[in-house]
Amino acid sequence: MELAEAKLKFIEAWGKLGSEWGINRTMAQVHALLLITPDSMTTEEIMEELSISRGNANMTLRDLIGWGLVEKQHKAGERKEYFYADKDTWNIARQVAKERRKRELDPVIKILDELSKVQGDVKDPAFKTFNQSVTDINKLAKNVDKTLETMLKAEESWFWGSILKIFK
Amino acid sequence: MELAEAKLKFIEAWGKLGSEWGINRTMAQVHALLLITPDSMTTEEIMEELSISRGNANMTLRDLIGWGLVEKQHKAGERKEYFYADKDTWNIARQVAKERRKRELDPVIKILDELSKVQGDVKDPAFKTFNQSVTDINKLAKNVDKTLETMLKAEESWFWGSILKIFK
DNA sequence: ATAAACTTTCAATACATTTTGAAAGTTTAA
DNA sequence: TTAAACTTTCAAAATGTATTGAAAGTTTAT
Repeated sequence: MELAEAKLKFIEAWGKLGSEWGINRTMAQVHALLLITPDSMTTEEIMEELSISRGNANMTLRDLIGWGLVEKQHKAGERKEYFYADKDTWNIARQVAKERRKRELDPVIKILDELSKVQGDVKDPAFKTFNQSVTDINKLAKNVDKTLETMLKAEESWFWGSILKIFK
Repeated sequence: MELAEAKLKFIEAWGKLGSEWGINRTMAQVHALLLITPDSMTTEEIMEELSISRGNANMTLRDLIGWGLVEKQHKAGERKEYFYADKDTWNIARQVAKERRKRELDPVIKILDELSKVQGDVKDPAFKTFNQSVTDINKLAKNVDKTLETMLKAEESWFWGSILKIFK
């Protein structure tokens, strides 16, 4: 396989995976492109390479910056802004975990905490089942939360070393 | 909060979380409804409760069965089909992990394996960066894969016990 | 064989999200 | 200050996804 073809495949695969996990396809693709590009890129280059409009490129890049996955760079004597993606996979994984925890897991845990407190007749099967399910999901969510928190603090080698050691 | 209100909140929250993670909102809502309902439900009841059409209810229920989250039940002397959701949270988490692994992670790992093999000029920064990123992501994906595999085999208490023990 | 009870299908429609591109806004250099 | 270089905005258009509901299909009882 040619490098050019391989790049396209990678961008496509990353875009698809992203969209299956609730991340805008274009955003995942721009990120993929930046990941496999050694130097930082301009908006123009990204537009060109992925055949997307200026507006789309601009918004997507801002989103990626908001996710902490991409940073703006300035080159001396140049007006243009350059965009660069951190290529450390562990940093990327942590950053995504961090943002999704904040944006999605935290709010859900808050609601589950509230719903766990709802009182009712213990003899009522409807109440019993509701309460049991909510309580159980809440516990699971909190375990996931704790695991993520540890992951955020950890070094990659330590984290996977510990996790994989379990599996012996 | 009233039980009725709490139920609605739970269904809404579950639906939202689902859609943020690439799962059809209605599907998550139907699952939520079945989770907090002690007995199995008919298509009619689900349609009624969530104000959705017959076609939608039918397709959604079949999807949920495909995900292994819901099962059909038959009651003696009745023609109607009843639907029931397993309420064991750990089973649910495992089932979802299992399906997403099969549907999304496995295909991506296959592509990454291919892309890892692409040959090129080691002096070429474009190739070097491509290769490095693909290789690193492949390693991460395989670690996740192994972790999921262990999770699928494990008992809940053992799994979380082991994971959470790491964090001392 | 017929009809009632129930389930499934799918083309049409509604809804939601993404993308475009031109206009407005901003910054810089001279 | 002007104009060129560049970035941002956002209403409109395009695209993608979910939902409806009536018709077709299936099963069961008689």
